[in-house]
Amino acid sequence: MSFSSVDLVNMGRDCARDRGAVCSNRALPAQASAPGSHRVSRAGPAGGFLSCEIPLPVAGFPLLWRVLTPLAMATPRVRFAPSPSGYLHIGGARTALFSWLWARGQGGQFILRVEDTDQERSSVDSVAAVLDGMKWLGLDWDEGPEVGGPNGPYFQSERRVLYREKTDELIAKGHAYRCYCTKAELDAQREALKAKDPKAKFRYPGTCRDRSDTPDIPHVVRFKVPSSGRTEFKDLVFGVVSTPNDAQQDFVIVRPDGFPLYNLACVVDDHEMGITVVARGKDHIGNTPQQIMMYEALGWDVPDFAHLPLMLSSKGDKLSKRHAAVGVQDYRDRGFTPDGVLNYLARFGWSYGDQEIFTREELQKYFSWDRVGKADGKFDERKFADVAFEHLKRPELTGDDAYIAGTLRFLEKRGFESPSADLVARALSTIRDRAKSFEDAAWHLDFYFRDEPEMDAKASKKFLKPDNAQHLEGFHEIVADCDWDAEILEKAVTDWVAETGVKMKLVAQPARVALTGRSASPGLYDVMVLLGKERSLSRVLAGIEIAKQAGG
RNA sequence: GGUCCCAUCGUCUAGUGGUUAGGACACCGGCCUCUCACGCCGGGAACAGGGGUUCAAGUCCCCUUGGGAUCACCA
Repeated sequence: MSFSSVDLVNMGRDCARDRGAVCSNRALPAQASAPGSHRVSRAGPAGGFLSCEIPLPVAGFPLLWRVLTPLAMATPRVRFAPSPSGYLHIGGARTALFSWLWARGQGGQFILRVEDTDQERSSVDSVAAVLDGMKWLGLDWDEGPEVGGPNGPYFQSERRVLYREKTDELIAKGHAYRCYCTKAELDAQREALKAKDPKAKFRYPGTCRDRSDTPDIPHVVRFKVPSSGRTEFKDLVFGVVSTPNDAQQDFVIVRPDGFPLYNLACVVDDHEMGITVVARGKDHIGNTPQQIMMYEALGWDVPDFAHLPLMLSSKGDKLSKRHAAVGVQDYRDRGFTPDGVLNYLARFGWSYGDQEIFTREELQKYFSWDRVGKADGKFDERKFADVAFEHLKRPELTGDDAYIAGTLRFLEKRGFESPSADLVARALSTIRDRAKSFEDAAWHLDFYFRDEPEMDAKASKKFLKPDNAQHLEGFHEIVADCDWDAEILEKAVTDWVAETGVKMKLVAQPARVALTGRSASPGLYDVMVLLGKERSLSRVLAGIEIAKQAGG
């Protein structure tokens, strides 16, 4: 079979466009195309291109594989593999979410694995923080820390024996070798090159590549990268990605202290844990070829890869702590709901027609890789706030009990001891479409929990002034005679205002400030009912005093 | 610099050759109104540029430009 270059290019495109079709066909194993979707070619550029033919005969090449595939593998095993950094990054949370959605939506498994091979960066606390973030978001895992599972341990630092075995195998097969060059030596060479030619890019010169003796002195282990050909794979999001092998150098897979590096540990674990879909940030797309080389060298099936476009700051650079909240814990601490956060995250790089608001069940049902976009995006605080708010507004998204519990937490934070859940419950309907977060909700309810409202100076100055004192007195007189019911109060006040010809505003605003200490609040009569007759009347009286004394 | 990737309103996006280019956030008007919100109605706002292919291109191809990622004994 031969193709013109145009044909080949077109075929590659077809591959890319088919990515969704393969995945969304539930009758097939989700990764039906996996075995044919990658190839390491060592025959030069032309051979590399030819591998484009592989994804096409879906019914051909993968047939044998399908027959041999255990039924259980028809559903995906997706992992999230964070490194413990002290908090769950919002971008990492999105990767976790997409992975989790795919696993849950397809009836597969979601595996959590901690990549703590870098001892300097990990600690018990930082692992706990990541786990906390996952738990708060409700991204539960079937295998991993705390829950265990048949493929444990789920901490890379506890799997060193395994990496050692595979490294030995790689060396025995001639795919890896010991390198005795020290970091200091290499750095010196790097410097020397830089001095000679500032623009030159240093590459490991292959000093130990063909060394025949293997003395037992400190060394790293390097993977022997093929010097020609191309490595390519079919990404679930990006389609076919093809890289020349000579763009790689013999990369280190084991450090002198015996600890594996990311690429090795990742490949060994993903294989040993039976992972079928590797989803991660697009910043990993560059070492995917290296990993595929290792899969091939070890004779293993290559999983599907799904690289996610990056979540950037509003300015377009890397989203870091400097740009407000990057840890999911921050969102919890600011009083948002996990579902609201998840909803925003889901819509970031993924879409489902014009729908903006989703329940987590809908997310599971609708999610698929072919609806994931390719372009990086900028985090938008305001859009996030809106999505989060939408979740707070709708009782079907945030139930009354959850709302009350969330608000109580923040009332306590404001210093109120065991605030009344009953009062919050009764006030709920008046704050649902006002509070942007539970923290905000607690602020809105603040004045109910104090003996005296905290008086806003501006509001007081503007409305509690001598001119309004008589209006407030009239108001007091009218409501004092009423049964304490919102409708009755409203009618009484409205009628009185109509009779006397006083502007409603001149009554309502001073009354509001007297009752709440603020110039903005939920409806006056609702507030009065929740406050109770006694407290309402005394606050109005107090307001009258303030008004009389103001300016005089 | 090499390699890889990306490109529709300010932002998140719909769009798979034929659309008045749709939605959401934000913004600007208006309505509602005891304030603030909510809600409702309306408005401005985008296919980076240039070549092809085609009867027809935001959609396919190429180039340019712009942006990003990555080139570690980090992950």
